[in-house]
Amino acid sequence: MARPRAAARTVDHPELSEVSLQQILEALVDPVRRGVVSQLAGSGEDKSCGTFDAPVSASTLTHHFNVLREAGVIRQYYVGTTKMNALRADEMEGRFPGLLSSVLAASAAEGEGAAT
Amino acid sequence: MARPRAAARTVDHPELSEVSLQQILEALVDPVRRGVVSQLAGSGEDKSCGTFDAPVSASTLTHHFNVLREAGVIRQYYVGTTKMNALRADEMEGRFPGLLSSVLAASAAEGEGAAT
DNA sequence: ACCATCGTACGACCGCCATCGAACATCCCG
DNA sequence: CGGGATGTTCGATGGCGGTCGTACGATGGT
Repeated sequence: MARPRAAARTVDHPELSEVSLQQILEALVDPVRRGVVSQLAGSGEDKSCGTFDAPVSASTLTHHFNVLREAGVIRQYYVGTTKMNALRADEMEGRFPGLLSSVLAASAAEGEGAAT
Repeated sequence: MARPRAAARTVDHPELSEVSLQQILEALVDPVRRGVVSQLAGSGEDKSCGTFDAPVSASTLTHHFNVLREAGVIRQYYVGTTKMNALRADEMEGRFPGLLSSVLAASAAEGEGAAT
């Protein structure tokens, strides 16, 4: 029957031009979220929600992903039942040059969870 | 009698090596504080507490200065009855390269209060 | 068809932080 | 020695955000 299927669950993302510095800083100020971003940057690949190392419950982690997505820091998309996360590094760089990269470098320099 | 006088009121500051990224981000995430830092960077000179443009009461502003000082972002010293504020930009740059400057650039790009 | 997996939605809770006003301290200037 | 200016301290308050558990929804495999 090849049902249209609504193209699986979709997620929408803000244009980077629409997010404020305030939003981005608020997103990056939380240690858990910064850990997520570090792990994402460190792995170099998209990661599913379940593969992150974080000291919080799953529902809390969902909340953090939402904040990061709404701040334009990550992009999310479904692959079957799992949800993938990608860093919008290039776009961030275009919007606020050096911001994300310096925070990531600082995180790494302090040895925040960027492992594997 | 030339009393020792405790060398006027003194203020102590953390070594930049002792402040965490978390502290600095928390300091910079508040719009009022970011406004202060922007104005300080924009003026190019040290400014006394009273010369800042901020939408809060004086006592609240004192609080913000304390947070900035304890995060190592500014250095404060008394000159008579006024308290001066200086940006510790070079030291910040040494501790977390690019961080402060990218935030300042981002602020300026958004047109946050960097006037005069 | 069923079940296990993966993530979400919802409501509740709690602690922290920005904020304020009022009283106080310190200093300079006549 | 006042008096005015500049900040600070203190306690109270209010709101927002991070956290959790539980119940639910969607998907893919067997």
